[in-house]
Amino acid sequence: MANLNGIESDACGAIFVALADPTRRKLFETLTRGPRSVGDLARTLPVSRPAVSQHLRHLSDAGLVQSTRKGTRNIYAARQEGVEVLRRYLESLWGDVLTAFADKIDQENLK
Amino acid sequence: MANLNGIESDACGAIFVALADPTRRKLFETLTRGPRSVGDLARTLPVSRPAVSQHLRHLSDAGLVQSTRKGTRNIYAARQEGVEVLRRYLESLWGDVLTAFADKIDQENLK
DNA sequence: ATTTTAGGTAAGTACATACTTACGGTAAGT
DNA sequence: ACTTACCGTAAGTATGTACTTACCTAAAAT
Repeated sequence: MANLNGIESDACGAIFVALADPTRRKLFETLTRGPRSVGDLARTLPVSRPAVSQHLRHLSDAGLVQSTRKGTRNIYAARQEGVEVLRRYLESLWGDVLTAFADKIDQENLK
Repeated sequence: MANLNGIESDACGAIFVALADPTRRKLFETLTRGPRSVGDLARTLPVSRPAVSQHLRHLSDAGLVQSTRKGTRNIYAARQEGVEVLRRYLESLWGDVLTAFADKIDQENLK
């Protein structure tokens, strides 16, 4: 108990998948420092622009970024909510790890 | 600035990859609630025991779990440090997102 | 109006990976 | 000693995925 897994686990599954790829993680880290256009992002990476578009789509589906058209350019920005979802999930795990660790200590002391 | 990325990013890359797989995430969530043997873990999942062994190896390589032999059984347990590494990484990102958001607000106000 | 600029999508390919069964190896039970 | 329980590894396979080039649309510039 003291854990509501299964609810957010699926929600942040897409987030873990998104951040598992090094290129996408680099993209997201760049976007956390401020909004950028697709072309700007592509120039900072050793992959083609279409590849960046595909990665950004994954990040967008995971709820980590959002985009707004500005003329011919598409400006992407990091969403705060995405990181918070992951943080909440980690905190629930962290609590469980601590209680499990306490139980382990107790178990050791009984021996 | 106010960010030391690139150092922990690679370190938690393996963690993201490990938790990106739903089976491994389920395994880790189970282990956060207490230590289990490989066989016990396998019985709670719709995959074979060797598959569980391979997943546990990935989790172990990522620093998320550790194992200790107990007779013929291998007991796996979640490591606290693994979750903390990820939490620190997220906090650094979270800080950047907030400052970036503040900059965006300022930028909007100037228009 | 035509030409750039910016970017998403389609199709194809090479590689990664999650699974299976088969096997080997160690410790406990009889 | 021999069987049984428990588990890791090897080999093979099938699907997933990250990349490329080619193509198409939409808005700005000339």
